[in-house]
Amino acid sequence: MDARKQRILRLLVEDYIETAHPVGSRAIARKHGLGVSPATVRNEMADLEEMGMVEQPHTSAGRVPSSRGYRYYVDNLMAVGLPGRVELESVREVYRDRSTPVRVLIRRTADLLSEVTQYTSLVVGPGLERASFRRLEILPVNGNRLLVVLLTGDGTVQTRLLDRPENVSPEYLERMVIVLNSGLSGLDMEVVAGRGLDRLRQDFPRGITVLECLRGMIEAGEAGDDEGLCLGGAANMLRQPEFRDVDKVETLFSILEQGRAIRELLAELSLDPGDVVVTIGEENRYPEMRDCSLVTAACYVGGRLSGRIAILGPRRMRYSRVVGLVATVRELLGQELWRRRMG
Amino acid sequence: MDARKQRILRLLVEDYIETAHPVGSRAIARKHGLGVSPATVRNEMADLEEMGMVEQPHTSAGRVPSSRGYRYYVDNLMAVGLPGRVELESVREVYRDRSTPVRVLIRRTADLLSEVTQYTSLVVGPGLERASFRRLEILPVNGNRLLVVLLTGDGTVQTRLLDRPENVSPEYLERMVIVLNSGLSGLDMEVVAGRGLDRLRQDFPRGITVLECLRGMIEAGEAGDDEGLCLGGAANMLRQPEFRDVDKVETLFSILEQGRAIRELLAELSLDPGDVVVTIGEENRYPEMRDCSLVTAACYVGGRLSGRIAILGPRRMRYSRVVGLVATVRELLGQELWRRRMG
DNA sequence: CTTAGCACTCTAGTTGCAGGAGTGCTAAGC
DNA sequence: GCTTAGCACTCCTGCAACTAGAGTGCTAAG
Repeated sequence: MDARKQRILRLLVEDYIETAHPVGSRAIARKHGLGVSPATVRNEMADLEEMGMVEQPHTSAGRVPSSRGYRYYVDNLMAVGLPGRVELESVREVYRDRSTPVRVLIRRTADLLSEVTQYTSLVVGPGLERASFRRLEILPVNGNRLLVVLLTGDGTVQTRLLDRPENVSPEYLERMVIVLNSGLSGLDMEVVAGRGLDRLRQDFPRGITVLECLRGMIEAGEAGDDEGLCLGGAANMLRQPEFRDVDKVETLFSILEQGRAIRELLAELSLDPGDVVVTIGEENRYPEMRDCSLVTAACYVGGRLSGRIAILGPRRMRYSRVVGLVATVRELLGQELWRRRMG
Repeated sequence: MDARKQRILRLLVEDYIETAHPVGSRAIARKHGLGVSPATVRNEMADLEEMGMVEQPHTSAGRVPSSRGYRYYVDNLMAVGLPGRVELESVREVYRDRSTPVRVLIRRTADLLSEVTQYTSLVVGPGLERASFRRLEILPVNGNRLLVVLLTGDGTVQTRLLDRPENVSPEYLERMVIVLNSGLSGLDMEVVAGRGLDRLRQDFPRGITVLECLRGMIEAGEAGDDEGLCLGGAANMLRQPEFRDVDKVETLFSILEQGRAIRELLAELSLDPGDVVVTIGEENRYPEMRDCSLVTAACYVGGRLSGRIAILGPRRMRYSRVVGLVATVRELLGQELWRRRMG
């Protein structure tokens, strides 16, 4: 692919992103001062079509980028656009208040992202699955019940109420908790739920209800149960011309509603700390997202994956801006989560 | 309104709910064995139109119920349809596992309602605003931080992490918590946040950070911050023929995305423990819901409002089934919440 | 290799027309 | 006085034909 083809492809993609109309040879030749005639551009576009970079909705329409064309654009032609001053300010604004709970932070991040991009945002906060175990506490409640409090290494808290088994004394549980905390502190949750609890179960057979409760909390945290997954600006999707079709929207929204599916989708992307991963059209895991692109980044805090942010938009997405924004917000959110952990 | 008009209105509403097509005089006269000719029905329908009960999309279309017609139908003509055995079974299934946290219970209720009705569901769990104060606990975390745990009368738990002010000793806090718990236990949260804390602040001036944190938790719980509001089956809306129009959907979804707005909407409805409230079309608070109806019920547990459930659908809603289902689920959810509270 | 010219193709929008559904009105019947 | 058959009228829907416009591919000349 020579330089002129690249330039034409880039202009074509950017024009189409802007206007949502198929781009004709004349538009490219004229508007951008390319210095060649439409006929030349036509020849080049025919080549690009043969390469699978662009397609024609029908003869006598202009060209539209194909998924492959977007891919090439994102990988080779695009300049990442960092957020402007105004945007940056409204991002900072969200993270100003340093006492908001993590859950709210995640919610605000989602709202922010969808507001700034006018696309749909997906944000997942620190879950239990990747966290380390810090401490367990048991509080008696209401006489015959227990409140089990689980503290993680990254500063989140999970609680669960439990009916106390009649035959276990508070002292017994207290001893168990001491042993548990000294033995498991710092381990990964997965390890705790597995080997860690197995050992304890033998030493404290009567504490099994509590231990099972702990395991249940860890597993529920992994499974997600929609907790900590925030979705913002789904209605923005409806403003995109490619989603004027209700049936398209319906299939897309059906999948968006399944928290589980979205979690899994995000889980397999962007494992690298520095990356911002772009998934275009058919590259996405679910066929329902055939017409969408996803820009994902993982948020690492102290070496541990503790959040993910993503933007979902039409394939005709402003990749440049979105990638820049996602990278920026990932940093800022990471800093905030770090603060929450360290105090 | 004589008996025959009532009958015709009822048939018309139910036919329209079924088919979504304007109902003509012939269809009514013939299909339901009314024993009169289409011409007679026409005369009656003209009267109903004059009364504002039905409208014509255009001359030579059949009639469609107006909001007023639906209102009359719901108030006077409709027989509440209790859920069938199959439905009842799938409702019970959701509440089978008695150890699921309240939050998950709410989520499942929302999913259930939207699944069974094929409309959109809105469910709010027990918030802090109407709860009573039970106990506060403070756990040291990580050396220099505190975990504040707030337990409510209805068995929910809220936690917040707090930087510990340097100059306050653990003993000081411990004393404060003891006084706090003995003095405030059982009071309404509102009272705690107001008078309750005011008094303590004087006795424990150095504990102000913790006290403010507690107030913050109560107020955040009131404001909601989207917590505990679950929305299910929004995509179902798109399957309704009246929402084939993307613009309509967009305005509706924009308001659905605003958790605050939805909370307020629900908050002003169904204050009576036994009621199921139906709000039709323009009766709704937000003009964005002009084309929708809402069926709401409040869930009272031990005399305290501790949840709300609602179904949002098109004005052309199966009121009979939905009202029956909402009433049933309200009861079952109430029982479950009661269990959570009592243990 | 580039470009002007031209015939060709396809869409979007408009108009006209026929078919169908349902009404309102009138006049006759019970 | 209520009911009903008959009929003219209205309005939507779908189909077909047509036009204007946009953009292409091809060819031949520069």
